[in-house]
Amino acid sequence: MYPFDQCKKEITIELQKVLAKYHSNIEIRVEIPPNNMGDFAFPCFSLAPYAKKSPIDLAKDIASGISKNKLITKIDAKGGYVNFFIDNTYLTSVTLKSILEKKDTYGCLQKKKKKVIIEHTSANPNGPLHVGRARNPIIGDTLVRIFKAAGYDVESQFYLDDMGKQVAILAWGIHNLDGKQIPLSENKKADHQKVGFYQIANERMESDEKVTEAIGEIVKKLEQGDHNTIDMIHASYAPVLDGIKQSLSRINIHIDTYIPESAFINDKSVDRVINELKQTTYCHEQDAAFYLDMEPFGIHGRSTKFFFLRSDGTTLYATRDIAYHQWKAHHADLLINVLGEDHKLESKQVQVALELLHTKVLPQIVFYAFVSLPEGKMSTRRGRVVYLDELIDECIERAYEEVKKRRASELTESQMKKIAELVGIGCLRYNIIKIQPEKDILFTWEEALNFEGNAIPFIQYAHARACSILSKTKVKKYTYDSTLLTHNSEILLVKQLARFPLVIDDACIGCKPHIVANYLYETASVFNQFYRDCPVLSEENIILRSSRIALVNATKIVLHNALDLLGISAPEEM
RNA sequence: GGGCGUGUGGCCUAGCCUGGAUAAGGCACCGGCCUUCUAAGUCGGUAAUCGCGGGUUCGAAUCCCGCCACGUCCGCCA
Repeated sequence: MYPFDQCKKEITIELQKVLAKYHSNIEIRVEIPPNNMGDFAFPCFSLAPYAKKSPIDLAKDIASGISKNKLITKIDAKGGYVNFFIDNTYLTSVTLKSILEKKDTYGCLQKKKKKVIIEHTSANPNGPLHVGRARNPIIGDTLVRIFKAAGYDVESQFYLDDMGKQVAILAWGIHNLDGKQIPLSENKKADHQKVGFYQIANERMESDEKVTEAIGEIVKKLEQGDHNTIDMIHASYAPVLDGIKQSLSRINIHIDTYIPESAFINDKSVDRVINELKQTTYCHEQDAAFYLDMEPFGIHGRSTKFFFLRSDGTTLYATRDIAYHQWKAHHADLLINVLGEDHKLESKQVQVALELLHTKVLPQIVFYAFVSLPEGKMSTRRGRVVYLDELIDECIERAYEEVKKRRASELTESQMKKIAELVGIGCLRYNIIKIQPEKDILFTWEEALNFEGNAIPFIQYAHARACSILSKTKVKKYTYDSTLLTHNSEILLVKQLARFPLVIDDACIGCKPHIVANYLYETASVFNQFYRDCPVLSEENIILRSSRIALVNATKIVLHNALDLLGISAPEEM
């Protein structure tokens, strides 16, 4: 158990003893008060009626009923709150011990012995990832890291559309369009080279019904299992998918498993889904096509029909998605999907179908709002996009300029290039993850390349400062005397470091990756205050000096671990 | 028309789930701090009817209802 949990538990036990006489069944919830009012607080407002006292008097009563011990040094009643002060020496001692012992695993929670599948990205392999879609892998990958730290066995999955209309359009374009008609991309990666075929094929489809038919024919053959068509489609999208993987890899994202939609056609599980859905009382037929009526499930609007089988007998994306989710439910205890907000209805339809089919595990969905451009929503089809590769390059370029401006005389070219890479990638991931998913983002280059204030260089710089101090000491083993770390900046820093495990728990429970970003920023900020107030290397008291070194090392560990949760590197110098 | 989400100083964001003690940061702007561990830092200042209107409550940015604005969806697309 981590120090903060221990304190909280201890206080709750003490409170339980004192509160027993009021016979209320109110849950004892201890909260963290605003600055300088203690470390934990118990609000007396909801208990006051049971005690037949004013909250202010009740707080005084409770405060006088609890005795101090080695952990609680002061109990204060103030305005209806009982405020608890934790012994700083004790907290410092146990916190530093915990961090220095656990190192890379500090913050990680107890193993849960539960498997979670996190599905994210799942982009159609018809072109490069763009910045709108980039929110998906970044949120997804950060959740993967958070859930791992929270003690889950995690597998990340990319649901690969190798059956639908989108890949069929791409394949048709590649086989029927003259390469000379395709606008050239400067980027040599296959995804950038092929996307033009997709775009032009889309235009042709809109103006020419024969093209629409040809593409429909491809989709139908795919579903019938025609080997030539399957091979042709695979050959068309495989290089594009490869390009997508390369882009992901540049921003430290690796996806464990790619699950093709076709798998659920081939193993007939989609057929089973169709048969079972047909048996439900909500199923209706219309011109040989089948749908579920969604009206009874609270879905209203212009159409409440959820079609799962076309009149030509082929399935739809959502139908295959149901089969996929049933399969996932068999392989995990917890399912999480990261989806764009445009998938809300489809996701609800799938959810209803899964319930009708008595699926054991239903997915928990993290929806994110779109990243749009000042001129409107990003669209691959219309070519109105900022590609992820483009943004990665710009971020690194910008970071390089900044390093050069500051360190050109001290560092070699390759050192500067290396730092620019770490800062640039971090900048990209941080600027996206620091905003809660449901908030929409208007993409501007100025914001995306933000290096000031609440941005990654601030945090990485704090880490580099810590490393710089440590590199100038010859300490092998970190010894400390926690009674000497009494400066307010030292105490605030220790408390901040002690909070880290709670942050992981919160971020995991709420699927809220942005709170890790907030925590990192605060931690870097508190460390900078310590850096200002408490000189380390020039401290003459040898024991205080080594205690501060231990604190710096602990901070370095926490910053590193928290950055790692966001998939961002912690440079040792910058 | 209906569903879902968002609305917090000039701009961007946290807090909302689980109501509580002076609404917290960043950018921009103004004024300080480098003979001391990298100033990508730090200290101070100006700046908010928490979209609008009701309600619940001792107490509402937070919960409930209505309205407005923006986003998104309501395809035998994915």
